[in-house]
Formats: sequence, structure tokens, C-alpha cells
Amino acid sequence: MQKYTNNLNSSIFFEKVYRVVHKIPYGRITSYGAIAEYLGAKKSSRMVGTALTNSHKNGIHIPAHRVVNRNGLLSGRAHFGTDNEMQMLLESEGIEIKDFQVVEFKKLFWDPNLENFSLD
DNA sequence: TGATTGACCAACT
DNA sequence: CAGTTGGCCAATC
Repeated sequence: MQKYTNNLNSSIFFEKVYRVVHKIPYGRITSYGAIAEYLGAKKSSRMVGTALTNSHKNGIHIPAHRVVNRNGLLSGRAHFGTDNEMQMLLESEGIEIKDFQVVEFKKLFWDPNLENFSLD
């Protein structure tokens, strides 16, 4: 029996995650789930977070701070250097944060599923 | 090597 | 409404 039932092969999937994250425009944000869906693994949104942890560990530089959870919450902030580094990175791009949440989440949401771009 | 954890999310109770 | 559960599976314990 095949191990993967949701179109998820880790090394390939991780690399695709990095490429999508790299495409998130400056000053915009997206969610783990939206990326997973774009990659055809909607139910594996946790793995998007795993991929980002992996990228951090391996020193792969991608704008991971632009990925938040489906409610606009900065759920990955603990993985950044200091307590509020993720927030400061977003604020430096003009994104307003309140209580660890992106205030204009809907307005700033960048949905890869609605975009026309290539993974290069 | 088995069990648990977790940068998630939708459905269910 | 909030809390729980099921799915997913790499990484960690």
C-alpha cells in the first residue's frame, strides 16, 4: 500500500512550499492552509508549518513571516529569534498587528489559488 | 522502535 | 458559542 494518500512526498512538497512562500508579495500574507491547498494537499496544512521549521533549521531564507494561520494569527512567532521578531518584520512591511493578529487580514490575504504564477 | 508533538484546519458536539 | 476530534505525517522524544 502506498504510504502517501494526499499527494505529499516530503522532499518535493517541502521544496514547493519554499517556492510558494518566496512568491508572497511584500506587504501581503497568506495562510498555511492556502499553501497546502495550492499544492494539492489541503489536509496536510500542518506539513506546511513543518516545512517552514525545516527551512529555518537548514538556513533556507524565505519570507516565512508572511505565513500566518487561517485567522491571521502569528502562530509561528515562537520560531523566530526573539518574542516579537515576526511581528516586527511584518510591521516593517506596513502590516498592522494587534494581539499577534494581522488587523487587515482579509484585505492583505494573498491567495495562491487565485493567482497566476509559476513555481519557477 | 514506538509514542508523542506540532508554524494547521474543518467538521463535529 | 467553545471545546473536542479526525485527518495528516515529519520530527522529535
